[in-house]
Amino acid sequence: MMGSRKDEERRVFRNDEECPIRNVVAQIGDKWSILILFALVDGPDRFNSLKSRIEGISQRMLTQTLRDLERDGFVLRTVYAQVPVKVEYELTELGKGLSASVWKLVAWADDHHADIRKARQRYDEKREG
Amino acid sequence: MMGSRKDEERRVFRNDEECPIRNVVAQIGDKWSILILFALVDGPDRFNSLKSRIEGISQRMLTQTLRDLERDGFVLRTVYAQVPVKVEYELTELGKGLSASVWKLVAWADDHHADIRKARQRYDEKREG
DNA sequence: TAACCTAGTACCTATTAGTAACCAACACCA
DNA sequence: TGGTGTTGGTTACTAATAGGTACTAGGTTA
Repeated sequence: MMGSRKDEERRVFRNDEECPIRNVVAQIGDKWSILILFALVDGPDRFNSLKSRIEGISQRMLTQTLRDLERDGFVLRTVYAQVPVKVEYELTELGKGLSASVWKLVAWADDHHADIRKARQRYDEKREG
Repeated sequence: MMGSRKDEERRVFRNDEECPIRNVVAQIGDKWSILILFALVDGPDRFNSLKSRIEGISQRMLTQTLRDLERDGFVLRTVYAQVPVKVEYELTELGKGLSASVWKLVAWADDHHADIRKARQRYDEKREG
């Protein structure tokens, strides 16, 4: 006989570049990308302002993550030839779309934060006891 | 005078455990969590079946990520006292909610995959040329 | 007893992120 | 005219952590 119906319903997640899930995780699954995107939802902002608004981020990681977001087309970088030089970052249309989409996820997570904490507590207590 | 209105509109993202954004990134921003969640959307599944459906995952990471998902209350682990022992993993209601929420993000990313690739190409060409 | 399930772990390496120093252009100040 | 500050970085080194390889361990089947 062939495999049961249940087996056939199960998807296989291939290990290639076309997998949309692996792509989205690779692009924004790092520690800082989403925070930067959300900071820019409030409007264009400069490097050092972002640095102070996103607590704990180092200069190195801010530079690097902004570059990656720019490369993927989520963020636009504009240099103003003033003294001292001003560099402004803002969301592109693509970046706005991504932010809106991620926002729903964060909103869900925020709504269910208490449940997650409760689950953790239960799990940890079971392991200790 | 006080800071301009624009400054006041800008959120600050604090570096604490209460930040919902940092929480969601920490919980499912790793390489495998989302893939496992989506695999379980198709219904309960066993360890080795998951292992073969999620291409490229190692035994170690599957064990570890399932543990974390169980701890957070997204996945329920059930041991069947058979021989050989069977262990089934399935989504909890919380896990189903999270999966649905993440799914919208992945769908968006899939829709805009081409735009992102184009942006990357432009960026890389500009840097080379 | 070999071969093959099951789930899980010990160990080590590869990647990622953080720290801190430095670059560069110019202003301001004494 | 040289020190200090402000802008937005880069580079080199180090710490943390994520992830892969190879193994353990119990049991079935041939």
